[in-house]
Amino acid sequence: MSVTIRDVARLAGVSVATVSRVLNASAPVREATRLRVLEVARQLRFSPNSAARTLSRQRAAALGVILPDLYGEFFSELLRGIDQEAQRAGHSLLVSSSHHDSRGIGAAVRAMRGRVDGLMVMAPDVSAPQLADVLPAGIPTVLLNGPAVEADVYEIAVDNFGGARAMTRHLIGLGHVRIGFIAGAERNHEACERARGHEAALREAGVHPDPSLHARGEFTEKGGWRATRELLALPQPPTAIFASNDAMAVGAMSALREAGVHVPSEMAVAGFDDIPVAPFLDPPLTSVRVGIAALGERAAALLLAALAERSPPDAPSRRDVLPAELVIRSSCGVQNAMPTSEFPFSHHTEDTLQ
Amino acid sequence: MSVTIRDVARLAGVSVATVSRVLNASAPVREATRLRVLEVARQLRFSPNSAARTLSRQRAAALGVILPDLYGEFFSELLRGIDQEAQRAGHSLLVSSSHHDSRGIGAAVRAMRGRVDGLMVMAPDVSAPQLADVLPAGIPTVLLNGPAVEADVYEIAVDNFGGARAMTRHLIGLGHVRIGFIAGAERNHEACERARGHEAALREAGVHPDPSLHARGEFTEKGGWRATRELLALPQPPTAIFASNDAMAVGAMSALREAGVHVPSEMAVAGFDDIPVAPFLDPPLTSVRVGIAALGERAAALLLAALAERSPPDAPSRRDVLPAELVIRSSCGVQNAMPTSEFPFSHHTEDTLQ
DNA sequence: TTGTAAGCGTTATCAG
DNA sequence: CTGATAACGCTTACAA
Repeated sequence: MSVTIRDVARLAGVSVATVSRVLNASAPVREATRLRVLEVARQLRFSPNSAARTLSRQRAAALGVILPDLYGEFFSELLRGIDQEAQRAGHSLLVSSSHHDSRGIGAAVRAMRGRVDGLMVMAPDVSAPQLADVLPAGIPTVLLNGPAVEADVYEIAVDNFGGARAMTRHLIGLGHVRIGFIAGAERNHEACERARGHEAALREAGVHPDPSLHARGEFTEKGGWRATRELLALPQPPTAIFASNDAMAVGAMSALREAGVHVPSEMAVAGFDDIPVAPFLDPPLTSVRVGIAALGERAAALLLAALAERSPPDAPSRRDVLPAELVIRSSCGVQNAMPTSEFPFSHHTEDTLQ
Repeated sequence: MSVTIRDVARLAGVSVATVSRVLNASAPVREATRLRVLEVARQLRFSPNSAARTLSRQRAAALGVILPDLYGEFFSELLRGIDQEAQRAGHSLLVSSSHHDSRGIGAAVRAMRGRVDGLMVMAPDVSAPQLADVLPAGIPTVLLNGPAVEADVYEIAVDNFGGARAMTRHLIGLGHVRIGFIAGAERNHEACERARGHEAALREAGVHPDPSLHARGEFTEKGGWRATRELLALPQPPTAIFASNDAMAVGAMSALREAGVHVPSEMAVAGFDDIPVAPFLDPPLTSVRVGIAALGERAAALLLAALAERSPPDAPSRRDVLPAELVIRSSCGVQNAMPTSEFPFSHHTEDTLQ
């Protein structure tokens, strides 16, 4: 097999304990010995076996991430934020995606048992009780954008309700009354929250929700495209479309273009998430910014803090809601279409690229 | 601590060996005993500690992925493919990104030592000798889209040269002579290959490459935007822009729109990668498809195969090049702009979503 | 069919 | 300052 600490010890003429002390700076070692050990370790290209270290230390220095999917910019951004924070703390990342049901999540959780110190789980399609059932007991867990769970976990979520309500208010303020809404998957918690927010805004404005304006798009471009065709086929089509995520908005704009419906003059379009490509679409997409990468960073930071305390969360369950802010671009007709000589997009500046 | 195999053994009144045999079905156990053990394990919600199992079995059932970045759809797609294949084989995924130099890669590699059975490394910014220096010796490794390395590793790459050449040929065939080329980062291997392909096509067509038409965009939207502004400011601007990845093409189209230059009638635009959002841009982006997710799947499959053989790769170094095919949409003026009633995009159909 | 015990590679405790 | 040695939790001969 590979080179172990014993090999280093033997060649350096010391015990494994001393090698360990040198490598971890965990206790004083005579300088001459130290240098000799270091030199041998370097020559042998020794690096400690993490599994053994994990077992011995009883901590893995790794975080687990369980996601429903990995398609599209949303998850990529989320993961980017998580990775950034984890790396800062010297933690590795174990990633597992494509888990839509509680069985799959349970399997992923078990596979991670012993290799991670904490868990971040995103499971918008799973109900709270089901989720609580498969979540592990002993290990700190952060739930992302999920339903409120009766368990000893942290929760971080975006203000889906508030964001959607703000967007619909915005559209109403622009004079739209017949607003087509493209919802996400039926059992998806985030999808439900966004739909609730939309309806709340309608009601507050005294607009009676028209069920025929409520389409469903599964959060994919394709779904948004299909839903938009349905809305266009209506006897009385809407004057605006609020797609409850950007991927569906992209699909919607694509369908509108094919149908020869101009955006925004003939149809306003809005999205949700503000994915990095949103400002580059034509027209630039009005959306709700949720700070995806920041959400990931925040979740990781919270988990790491919980880990550092070496104790369960203070409160039995703590829920943290990040604000969602409107980003007005020109896809709804409110435009400042002046060409700029500065790069006009705040999203991915060079410093965030690090 | 958590519940261990000893707890199960004690409560079931058997030895740990028997519990292990039951849980792994690794040897026959009397049915009654088996059921008892299973029942106890279920009640205790026991799941084996992976670190211990890894140490004992000398295999982790996990794959490591080291990436330069996680920004944009490219990596997301790649990871999706890798994850899919790894999951199929019951392997976990350890992911680490933001590694642009060999030092960072070395650190990531060391952190993974002992927790993964194989490694997939993408390091387009790092030179071959540097890379060879930090790559681990004992463990099967697949190099993605990197320079050819003198080491015992597999390599998978996309035909960057051929794809770029094909695209430039296409543009020349459309009558363009002054083609602006937006390159990636200077030391990036993929960027260089694409630039080489572009220049080869020019030369083959008898067009002398004009250095002023060669801009640089760092593979980001922002970079593409900037580079396009430079090209537009030229005394004699190009009639077509070939951005060597889609993100830069997106930035380019954005800059053109602001400058009031219509695509494709006044300027043809082409990209490279064919990211999922490409067909949804306005106009839909002509690009070079590299099958990103397939690339990931292929890499993972190759690694898993090498692992299964429990022996080093057959050949000392095997290099595998995936084809890159032209995807003609309307951003270069060749359009079939007929509205379809079928969803016109092949990229993310429901079955790939699983 | 079952139990005992020797690893797996580290870390950490306890003597020297 | 250094060396034995006992964990850590699991698998796997080897015996019984």
